[in-house]
Amino acid sequence: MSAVQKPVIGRPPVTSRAQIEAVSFHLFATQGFEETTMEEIAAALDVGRRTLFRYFPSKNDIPWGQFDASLANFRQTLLDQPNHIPLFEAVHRAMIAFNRFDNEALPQHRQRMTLILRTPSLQAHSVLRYRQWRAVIADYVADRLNVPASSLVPRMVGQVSLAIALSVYEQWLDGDDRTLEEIFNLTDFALREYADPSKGNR
Amino acid sequence: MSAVQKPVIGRPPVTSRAQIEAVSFHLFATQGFEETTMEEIAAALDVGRRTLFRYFPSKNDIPWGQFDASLANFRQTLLDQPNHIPLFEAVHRAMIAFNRFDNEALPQHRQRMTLILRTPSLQAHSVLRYRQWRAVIADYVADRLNVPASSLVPRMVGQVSLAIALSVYEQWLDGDDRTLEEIFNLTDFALREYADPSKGNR
DNA sequence: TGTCTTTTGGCGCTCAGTGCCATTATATTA
DNA sequence: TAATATAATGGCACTGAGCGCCAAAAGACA
Repeated sequence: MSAVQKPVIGRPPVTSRAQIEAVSFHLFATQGFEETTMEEIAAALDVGRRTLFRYFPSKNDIPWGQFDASLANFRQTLLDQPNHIPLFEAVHRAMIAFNRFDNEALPQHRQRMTLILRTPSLQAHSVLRYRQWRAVIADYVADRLNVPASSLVPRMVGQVSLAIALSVYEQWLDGDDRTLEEIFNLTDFALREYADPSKGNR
Repeated sequence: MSAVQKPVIGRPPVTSRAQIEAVSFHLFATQGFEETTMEEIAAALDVGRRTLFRYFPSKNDIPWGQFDASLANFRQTLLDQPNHIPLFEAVHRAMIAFNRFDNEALPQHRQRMTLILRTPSLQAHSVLRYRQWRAVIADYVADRLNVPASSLVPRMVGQVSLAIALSVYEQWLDGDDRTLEEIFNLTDFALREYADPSKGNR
């Protein structure tokens, strides 16, 4: 597990993803996402606009921060689930673990999710990120069921899990005072009630 | 049920949504969505670029055609479901009805959905359309359960139903030779299996 | 023929995103 | 100390979506 070797030759970077993220968040929070131009962010960082696009492929990617990296954790968390618990339960637990944050990190996380889930342009872009997240689930499910990840059940579980997570976050951002974990529990319970065939005819 | 009264005074339109859609589809099919500029579409129609934006708010909206109008049907289809069948079943039936197409209309529909579901820019934009679709479901569920449409269960059912529909279309476009209805049945069955609490501990 | 109404479409602008490439800042080597 | 290799920088110019503004066009009707 070697750390990424940063090159010792060549001109050193003048900024970093973290710094860009911090400055951008500040601007987004004060004047809004759509109202903040890449030009302004570059100016605030005293960096060329062109340079920003080397750190983030698009403006829409800035709010996502370390999402890509945390997907690896998510994958591992799923693999860590014991095989003897039901699939639904394993996914449920992994989702909760993935969405657990320290109390100090929570306000920041809330702000990030508000930005992503309430800004139309970011909502749209987020689909492309969610795809990776769903793929992690689909891969796990495919593994457990010994079927291709592109088959019906793995994909359906990926889509449905995302649906659950989005429902949870909508509820959370809407002012529900419960913790994310509690809302996850509620939502998964509600899904089971909703889908329970024994509750109705046919 | 009065038809939309088209004004008899003023300059008559030089084109129509339907015509723009037809010409655009042809261009999208031959050279791809991203590779087709609004300029080209305008030229093909012999119309000003500016005019296109009066018929469609964005390039991304062109492939959606009559989606908005068909949402009204979807709402009605849900309301037409008998109240005595379980919620899950009612939503299931309405989704199938909403996605029933004549055999002649199917190839066109497949092409449209391929475009929407496989073009990154359209995938992203589609979220904004799905929101309306989910709202129709959430409203119906809220009505049946007598709770606010913004509460947990209606929203969760909206999200999960969308998840199901997307799974179905992915499977369909992936080459599954079954009909959309058959795949809907399969997918809903798989969801019930997945979520069934009696299948596992806890 | 003139007036009223509505659509059209050209013009000019903003902003995201991209290819190109000379410049800059550092470490290493001679 | 000076030359060199390397990698990041950032300016420039371009494309394409989208939008505000407004004069011109095209019919209906009096």
